[in-house]
Amino acid sequence: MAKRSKPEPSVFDETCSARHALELIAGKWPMLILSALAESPMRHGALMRRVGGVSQKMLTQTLRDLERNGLITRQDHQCVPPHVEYELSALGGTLAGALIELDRWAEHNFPQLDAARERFDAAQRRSKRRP
Amino acid sequence: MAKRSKPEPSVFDETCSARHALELIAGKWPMLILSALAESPMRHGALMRRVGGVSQKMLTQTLRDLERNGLITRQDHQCVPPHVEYELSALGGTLAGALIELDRWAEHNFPQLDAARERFDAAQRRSKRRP
DNA sequence: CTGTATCCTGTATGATACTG
DNA sequence: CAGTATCATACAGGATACAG
Repeated sequence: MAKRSKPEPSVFDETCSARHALELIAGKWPMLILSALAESPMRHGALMRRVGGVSQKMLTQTLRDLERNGLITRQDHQCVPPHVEYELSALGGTLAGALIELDRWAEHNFPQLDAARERFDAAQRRSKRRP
Repeated sequence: MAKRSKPEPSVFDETCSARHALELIAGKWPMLILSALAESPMRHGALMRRVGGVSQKMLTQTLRDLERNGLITRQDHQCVPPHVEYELSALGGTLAGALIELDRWAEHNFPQLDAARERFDAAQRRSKRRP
């Protein structure tokens, strides 16, 4: 045998696909879009309104990537005007829980982050003035 | 009063600091570094070894940013050779739980992601050959 | 050992206009 | 409404050399 130890899939191993999985949601929009779809299936336009600041391009691009990886499904009703609905897949649903927890953490703790940042920057300025 | 409705901090609001909080950990390295420190406090070198593929530059840079936002603390023992230890702050500790859940999700589900990606790409190729 | 300073490249992201 | 195409830019990320 070439390798002895068990593969032990780990996100800390850069050659492991688990790392890719994490990088899939490491961008600026995937977490938000998945969280939005966790509330309810939505159309392109509705997502645009729900996720503040996302451009049409990034929304489409991110949705494609999530669909490609099986986290969401795309229902094209093939009518005119177009009606396309996105929703979490079963696999995506298993992710949503952890993601929503992150959202809640952010919404609950951002004041502490802001305060810490301010303290840090103030300390920086002090030491820069007296080098 | 200018505004009527409650502020309702939400990650979906691009003007809310909660969004910044989320973007703090949206990069390629913050989640991994925080997860590593959740296992145990570590020195710069140990982190380099633990987090596969991280460069010295990105490690230092990310550690600074996490320290700035109060998620980790930096203990410089002021000796030579240098000995600097990083560890999760109380605030960082509250994040670690959600992060580790994400890691576990990635390590558990990446095969399904890989499979979905392969299916999607195969379907793409089929429709490209017959447009 | 820990960290800084450059230089350099690709990707992510964004603004805008156009199509079915 | 949903999506594509194009152009432009900022920034993340990596390689390397050097410093305290």
